[in-house]
Amino acid sequence: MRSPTRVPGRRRREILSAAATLFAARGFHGVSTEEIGAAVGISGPALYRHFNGKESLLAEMLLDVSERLRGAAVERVTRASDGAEALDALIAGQIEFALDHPALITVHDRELGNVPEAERRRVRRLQRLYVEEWVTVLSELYPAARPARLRAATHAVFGLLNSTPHSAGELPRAEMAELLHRMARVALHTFVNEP
Amino acid sequence: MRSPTRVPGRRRREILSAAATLFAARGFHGVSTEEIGAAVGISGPALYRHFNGKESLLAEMLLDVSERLRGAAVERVTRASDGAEALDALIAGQIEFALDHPALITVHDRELGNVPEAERRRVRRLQRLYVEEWVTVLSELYPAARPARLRAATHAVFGLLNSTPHSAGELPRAEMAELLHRMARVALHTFVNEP
DNA sequence: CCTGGATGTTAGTCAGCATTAACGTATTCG
DNA sequence: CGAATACGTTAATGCTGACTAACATCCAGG
Repeated sequence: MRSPTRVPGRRRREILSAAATLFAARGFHGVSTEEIGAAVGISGPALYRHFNGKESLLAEMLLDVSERLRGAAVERVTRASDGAEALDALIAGQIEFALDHPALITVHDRELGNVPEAERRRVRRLQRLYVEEWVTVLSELYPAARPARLRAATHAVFGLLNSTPHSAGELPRAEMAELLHRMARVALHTFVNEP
Repeated sequence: MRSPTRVPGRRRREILSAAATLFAARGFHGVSTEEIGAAVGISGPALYRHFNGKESLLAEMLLDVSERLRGAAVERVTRASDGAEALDALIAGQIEFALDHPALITVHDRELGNVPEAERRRVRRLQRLYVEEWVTVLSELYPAARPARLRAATHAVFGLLNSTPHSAGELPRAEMAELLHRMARVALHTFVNEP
């Protein structure tokens, strides 16, 4: 019988999760490997049984986030039957992720600069693809809008949706999700009046 | 005659400005005092002629930002003749600051955790007052909305407006300002339909 | 002129921290 | 069994980096 303590990758995930919280709170360089280990009940150097180093840990974390965001986006857009529905699905997906994993969201848009060059490129690529997913959907809805403007609007809406970690606890989750969704939707609809 | 090189506080401001850029790029702990000094043409320890230490430098930086944001907000609101105008003034003020000082905006909402306790409290207080400035104006426009909801919406709009550093260069400044203003305005108007 | 303050410089010093070494223990599997 | 594999542990090690010391320089004002 497979003992519950013998699930492979379990420790890895624990570490990634604990590290995310710590990085979000005090920044990559503000957290020591010792502390990360302590957060999961092991001690500093033991991390090296699971990762090649602190930077690799961060890299894997950001890579995973970018992949999940983008993967979910592609899936949701595919499932949608028209542009408006696709946009709502994108908004809902981003909100869900941000509310479920505030620390990951925080780290994802703060610590890219500390990821080693090779992985940084891959993360950037995934981020770009994620943005393009939004831009494509928006283009369909507002064909007259220039892509640069759509990209800027998309980044702005990310800022809006990712503000969640800053206002944590102000509202119950469902209401927060509803409020953010509504704000994001109307903000993007501003294009009907483009000058 | 007052020589232009003998303006007191000049060096201080140069240092603060250079440090802001560096902190924004690589985080407080990711930048050394040596680098900060080098950025203004002096060397590491010379910083201690101007600041008590790295943390004091950060503290002064954040204190200054919070004070400027809040001061400008109070002034603009006072000048406005009705609620709608006041809200537009607040939005415009935040956009102007974010476009003028992207590095300060970035550091301001990332590095509070690295400010020493005493100053951290003062910064938080100023931030709270700034938010309340927005909430007060919004309450006047939408008296039926609960304050918690208005606060959450305000934080969300800050996220939207402060996204500027992420999408730098996508659009010319004037267009960016106009786009952000419009998005923020309609996002906040979502309250007319509160469920 | 010469003294004090403002502003720098270069050499420590000392702690923190990522990473490596050397060394267990237990579980799995041949 | 016994050896490999997975996971940990505690001691180095070596570097980086904040901060201090000791020592200029420059200039304004008495």
